[in-house]
Amino acid sequence: MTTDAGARAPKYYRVKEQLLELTRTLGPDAPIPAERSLAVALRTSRTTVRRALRELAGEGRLDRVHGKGTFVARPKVYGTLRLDSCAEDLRAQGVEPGARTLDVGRVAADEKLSGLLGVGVGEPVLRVERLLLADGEPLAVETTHRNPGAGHAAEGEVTVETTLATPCEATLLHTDVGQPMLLVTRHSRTADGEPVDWVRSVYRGARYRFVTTLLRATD
Amino acid sequence: MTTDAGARAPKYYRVKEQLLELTRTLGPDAPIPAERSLAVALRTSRTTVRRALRELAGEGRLDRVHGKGTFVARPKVYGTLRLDSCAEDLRAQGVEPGARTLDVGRVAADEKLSGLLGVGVGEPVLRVERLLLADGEPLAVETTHRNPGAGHAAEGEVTVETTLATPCEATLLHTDVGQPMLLVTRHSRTADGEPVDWVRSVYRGARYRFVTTLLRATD
DNA sequence: AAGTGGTCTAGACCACAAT
DNA sequence: TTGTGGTCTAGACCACTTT
Repeated sequence: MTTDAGARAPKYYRVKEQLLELTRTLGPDAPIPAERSLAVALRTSRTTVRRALRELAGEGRLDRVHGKGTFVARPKVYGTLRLDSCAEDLRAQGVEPGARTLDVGRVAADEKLSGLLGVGVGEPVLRVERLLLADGEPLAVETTHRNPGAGHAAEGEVTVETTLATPCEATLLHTDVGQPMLLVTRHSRTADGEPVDWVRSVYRGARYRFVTTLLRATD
Repeated sequence: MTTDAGARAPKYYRVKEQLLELTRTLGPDAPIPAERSLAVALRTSRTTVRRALRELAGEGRLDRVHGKGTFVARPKVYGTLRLDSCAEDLRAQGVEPGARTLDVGRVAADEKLSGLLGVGVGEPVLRVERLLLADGEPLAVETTHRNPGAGHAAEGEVTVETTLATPCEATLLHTDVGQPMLLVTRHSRTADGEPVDWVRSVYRGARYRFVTTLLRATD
């Protein structure tokens, strides 16, 4: 199912496969020809070339830099799903983790936060917004809302789904609007079941994958 | 970070927000106006409308049906990350699970499968390809390669990342080429560490989210 | 100034579904 | 046949980077 066997592929998809083959012959960070050159060379329109390039960037095979060019991307990094940070995971891959705090403050809980954190509507909630980095490159935007009176987190429910980059996220993450992202939300509680925090993280899908180990529940 | 505050939004993105607002006023399965009508009404080109519609479909807000029209989508379903099936999860959401076997057979292990399953190159490996359904709608394509001599799986390493639908996957899953998908791979072992199977599943990102519960490892 | 990627347009033509 | 979404084109113009 990884190939297009059995389905008629649109022209842009064949272009995409040709370009993917090109990236395999080149190393990471190698530049590939300009869009207008590719359109001529592949006897197609720039629009068609661009659709192929955009998808390859969305899959983490190419990096596109406005004004500079398009380059072969480095492989994805991964992180283990857990409650604490994933910094050690990155180091184990030879990638230097980092973080930049974008905003810290208190906000009044709206109805949604009130329900998630177990505080009254209008009560103050701690809000922290951070940019997570891998080798200095933006990896994710993480927004935490924390109940200021809660204890330490002992367990958490995590959801993972796809989303598309908003203009704001695209700017922060150095990617394009509409590129696929991994949206991870985590709702943590103390051992007593008291809500601690609610974290919403948007990871660049082209750069990140999650890993977790499962045990069979029933045997 | 869910809004476009702070970043200049392209025109198609404002169109997208207007259409999203429209879906909120309508119920699931309600039809929305045709692309050409929207282009006139919103004083833009059909291309711009289509980019907005495509992203909304990728986010699971709209369903587009070739020749029929565009409709408000139903909410995503979710599944728990675990080694056995997710059928009970779906039933708990009032969704009827199903599966259709696409292909069953034996293939000779290539180098990759040999390494993953611990069998010699050229040795036979069981291959099963299935289409997972939710309320009769395609939800995922699942390909399993199994070591025929292995015992029961006791643990598994799971990775979750984004990918884009290939023409073949798009056909099977009733979606469009290039739409964002959740790629889940699972490598299972017995309690003794013997490889059992390797499963590659492509879930429609617009229809599915994963849920898992974590415990803090160190306290 | 020149070259790159990013957005947007207006239109042609195709494929599919309903009438 | 008509209306829908799907693909593709050729070109204009903008934004960013480098020279």
